[in-house]
Amino acid sequence: MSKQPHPFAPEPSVRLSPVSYLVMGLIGLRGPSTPYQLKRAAGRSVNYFWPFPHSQLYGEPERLTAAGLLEEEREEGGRHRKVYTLTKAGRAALDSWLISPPGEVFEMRDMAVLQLFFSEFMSREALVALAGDQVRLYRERIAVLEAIALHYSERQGRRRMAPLDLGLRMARTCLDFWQEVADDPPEA
Amino acid sequence: MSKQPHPFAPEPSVRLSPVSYLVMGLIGLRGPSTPYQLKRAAGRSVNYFWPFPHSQLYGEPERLTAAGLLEEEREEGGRHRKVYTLTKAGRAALDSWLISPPGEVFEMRDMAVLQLFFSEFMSREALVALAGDQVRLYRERIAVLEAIALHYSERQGRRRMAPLDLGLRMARTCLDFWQEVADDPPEA
DNA sequence: TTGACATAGTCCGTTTCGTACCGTACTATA
DNA sequence: TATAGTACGGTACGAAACGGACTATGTCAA
Repeated sequence: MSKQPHPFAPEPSVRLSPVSYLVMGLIGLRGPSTPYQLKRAAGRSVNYFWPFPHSQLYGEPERLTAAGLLEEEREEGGRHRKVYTLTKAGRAALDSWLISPPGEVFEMRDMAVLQLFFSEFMSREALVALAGDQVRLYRERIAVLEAIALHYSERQGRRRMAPLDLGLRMARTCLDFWQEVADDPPEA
Repeated sequence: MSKQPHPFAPEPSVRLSPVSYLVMGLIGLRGPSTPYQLKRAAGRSVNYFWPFPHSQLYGEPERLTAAGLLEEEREEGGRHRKVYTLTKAGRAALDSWLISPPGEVFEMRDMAVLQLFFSEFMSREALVALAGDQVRLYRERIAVLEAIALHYSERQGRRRMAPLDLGLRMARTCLDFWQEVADDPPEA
């Protein structure tokens, strides 16, 4: 078996990360967009199940442009904004990613749960306080998510709303959990 | 207000990351441990709500030792294993972290949900396939978590088991969600 | 005309990731 | 008692991601 890349291989294979697809996907949904627009759009949606620093929304589209997956257009005027559009190749990459297996189950990171895990070294009161804080935070988050859901539910298709729904369910699961901890703190 | 650090400030303040506390906490729970033991212990517990590459379990304890929070002891023999123990200072750092607010609510990252969000560009069949895969994966994970829970439930205190319980609930929430998607795939 | 504020984008040092790789010990088999 | 296979234990290092401070631009209003 030859290990040489095929001489007519389609793409010089830039490494496409989840954020790459996220960017292409967002542009696919919204049409031509500037990084800042992407940032705002992500903040209300995709950031809830794929967080990342906004600075990536400036670098990543450049890489994708270099790879021929996006097209860049400079805007006139003082603001040197750049508008990115999905190319044929970009759309194709997106489509083929979409039908590829996503792999592992979700990852979560939660400081509060970390503390709970080590809570043997914590007084009962401290534990209750921790749980109480979490209950408050989850109530807030749930309110935010519900507001978003309400605001977008007519405008958006059911598919795009589904992740939000999952986010809500997750948050409610956590809320219930911490509520129980607060009400009946487990002994060490 | 002076911005100078207090001349007798207790620690030269190494930056303590979540993984730092995780390491100290694990050593606190298990007693003196080698990085490899930590790795194995983490794999069955704390990795479910705070994933990280195992290579950090070799570097991090060194940093913490330099900061006086751990103590390092070389083992005899061919294997140059190092056993780490919590110092007084380490225990104090751990305790004070435990009673400090954990901050933001949990973060999750999920490729499958990302794909779902962009599933407008996906056929109904592809969506059903995706959901079916997820259902399978979550069933597996739930089985694993249940096995762990069963295996450790007598040996461990209720507090240490609680995060596992949350993990299970989360997984069940996801399972239900994807099950519904599979059974009744939303239209775009 | 200035100054307060929201908008938009950049930069860059630090952490974290991820994984390929390298020794060491143990076991089974002949 | 060679040897080969495999699990164990650890290291190294380039590539990404992070994240926050900083710059600059537009806008409205006093």
